[in-house]
Amino acid sequence: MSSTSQTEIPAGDPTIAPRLNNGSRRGGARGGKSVSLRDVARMAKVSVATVSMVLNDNPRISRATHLRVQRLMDRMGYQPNRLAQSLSGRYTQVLAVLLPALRHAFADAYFGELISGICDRAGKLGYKVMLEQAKPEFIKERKYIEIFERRYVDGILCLGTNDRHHYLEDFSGGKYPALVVDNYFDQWKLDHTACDYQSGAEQVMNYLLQLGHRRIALLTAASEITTARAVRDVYLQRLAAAGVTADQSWMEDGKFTEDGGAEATRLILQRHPEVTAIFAGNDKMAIGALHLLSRLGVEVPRDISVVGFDDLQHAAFVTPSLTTVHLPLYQVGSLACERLVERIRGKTESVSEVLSTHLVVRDSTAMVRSNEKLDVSL
Amino acid sequence: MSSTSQTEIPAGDPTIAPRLNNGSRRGGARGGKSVSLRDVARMAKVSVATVSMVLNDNPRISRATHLRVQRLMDRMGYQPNRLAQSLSGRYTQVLAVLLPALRHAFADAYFGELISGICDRAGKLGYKVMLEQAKPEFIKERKYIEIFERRYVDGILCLGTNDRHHYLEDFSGGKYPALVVDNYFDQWKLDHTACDYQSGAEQVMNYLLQLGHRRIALLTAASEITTARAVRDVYLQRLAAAGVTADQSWMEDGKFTEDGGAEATRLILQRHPEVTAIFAGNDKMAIGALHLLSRLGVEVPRDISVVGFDDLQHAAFVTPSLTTVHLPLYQVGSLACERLVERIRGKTESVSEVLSTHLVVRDSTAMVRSNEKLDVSL
DNA sequence: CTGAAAGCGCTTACAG
DNA sequence: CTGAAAGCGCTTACAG
Repeated sequence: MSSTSQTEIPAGDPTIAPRLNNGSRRGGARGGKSVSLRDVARMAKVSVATVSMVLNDNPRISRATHLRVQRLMDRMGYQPNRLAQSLSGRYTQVLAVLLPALRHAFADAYFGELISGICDRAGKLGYKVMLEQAKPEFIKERKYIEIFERRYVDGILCLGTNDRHHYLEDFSGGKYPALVVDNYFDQWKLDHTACDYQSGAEQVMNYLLQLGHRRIALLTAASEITTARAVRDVYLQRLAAAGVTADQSWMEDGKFTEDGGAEATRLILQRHPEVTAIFAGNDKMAIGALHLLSRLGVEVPRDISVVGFDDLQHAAFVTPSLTTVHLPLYQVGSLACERLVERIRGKTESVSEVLSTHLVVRDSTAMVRSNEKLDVSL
Repeated sequence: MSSTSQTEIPAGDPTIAPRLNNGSRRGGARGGKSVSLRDVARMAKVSVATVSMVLNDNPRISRATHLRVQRLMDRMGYQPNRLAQSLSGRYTQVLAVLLPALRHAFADAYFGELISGICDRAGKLGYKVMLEQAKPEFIKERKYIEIFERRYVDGILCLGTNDRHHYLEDFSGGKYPALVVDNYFDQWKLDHTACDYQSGAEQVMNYLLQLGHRRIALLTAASEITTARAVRDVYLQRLAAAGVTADQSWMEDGKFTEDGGAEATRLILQRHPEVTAIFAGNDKMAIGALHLLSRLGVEVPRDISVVGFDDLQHAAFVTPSLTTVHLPLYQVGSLACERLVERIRGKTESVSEVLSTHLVVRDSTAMVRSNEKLDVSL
């Protein structure tokens, strides 16, 4: 029924009593009384029920009628009013994407890639995407439920979640279709799709150990994020397996930001000038580390190797270009959208999908070189 | 009426005939027949009209009734169904944000900052934000009109536009509220809010000329963008005023990407190894240039100065950190949202607002040093 | 295979 | 100041 032919057809048949209250205060574009189901029905000399069923490809309508009405709808440029459709029907055909309340959440390439995948898939599935931010008020006033109750959306995709987001528990009942994107929770039963952080971390550690590094620092982020814990666990295990015991002093919270990464690097260098490699839990922290090291005159990768995690567009263009773990964020977003829509449409199996990651070796890593401590003033 | 008290109140009064067809196939959360206006009216022993008017703060309702009904709505946890509200009313309270169909549009910090400003302001004004991408199909099938006709949105904010986007002309009539964000058009009468690109470019050129640079290259982007043309015009004028005539060979299209910026830089260096400064039309191209120069062993800023445009979060963390023009993108987005909503609510003055920009000097620029041509093999 | 009617949950003239 | 009623534009039992 959607057609590009925009042939203008007079909407009303003057021999029929005009509708009351036409177009003055209500509906759509100002003054432009648009074609309604009823108009089509009148023209086609069938009931509105029939037109509705044609619209919805109901097989009960004969091929002949279907075709005739279909054609008329196209000719008249009929566009179903989706408010009426949703009010009568079950679905809004809209999904919410919930972003964390970070200052630069929208400008963050990590979220951007996820959203990109979500939007593309949503479009293909006939869904619109609505943006929400998890501001304190949004959580406290339970607006994440309100958007369902007030019929804004059929489902919600939660990005940038962590263990302190207790409101997520409200979604575990399945009453309001929701899906956690690129994270997962053991404490709550929630659908999710995520990148394989564990395997990514293993690849990084294997690689660094192979290059001879043993004094490896970890820029992690708040341990209230399951995926971040997974990375830390692998880091500790692999070091232990290599006969190295790294205590807390080798790790620092870099808050997932450039500044945080730089600051964390500074703290670690103070404690451990003998560090030869830095493993950052995301690219932004790694870039912050690179930036600080460059200011300190520490040469990467000659003096210290740096590895990131995400493989954002940007990682290839810093100097030196960043060795990092590629995360299939676009795909995770796309899959999340797909699974959420299935859930909305009634599928009941819980979803827990993990997409594989791989290491991208660039110029910020090299064989361990010296055993001498760095001589930098911090 | 929105309240955090979630006291559960039995929805139906069993002494009153139950509504037909309750909750089975329709409306909101599965099975959870939610409280409707009618339920509130019944409980309050007033008409639905009265409850509706209380909801909309209609002054015709007495203070006493207003308070009583208000309190009841809170107690019953009433949430108006916004599909019904919009179907009966004039507005959807939703805005569309239209992004260009670039692969990484969502992951782009430039758009992200704009969207951030838009979303924050929209939330404050009681609007939801819906994401759309200007894919070929979206334009060809006039879906940018469909979202109005089908009552998805009340207005649209267009980002990343250019002169070839002829569909924008459809918005010049004012029938469908629209606003161009961070660009403007002389050929079409369109509302817009934008950064002051001209002043930004002037500041860059003044600064570079002051540093003694005369052989300045410009990484521009497609000249089909008004703001990009403004930058180019300033570049040419200022050079001319300094007695330098720069022909086309000093400019190159860097497509607003890192790769494009790197490639454009390469081409210009081939033609003009004597270049001492590169002025890039956005930060991404500047970063691409930095990356290439570093690979070529050209030292920035000693050998060549590089200036960007945008001041994305990221610009401070490349090495060397980027001198660039700060664009108030968050504010431009926020203002755009505000103005669009005014227009939706009936304001008719055309809007054309420009927010000022300023140069941020970092480490990628320095006094011109030598007159010797660079000796690099390209 | 098709139609007449009720319903979705609101808003707003129109009466009183 | 308040209520009864029509209407927004659809969908879906229920009849035939």
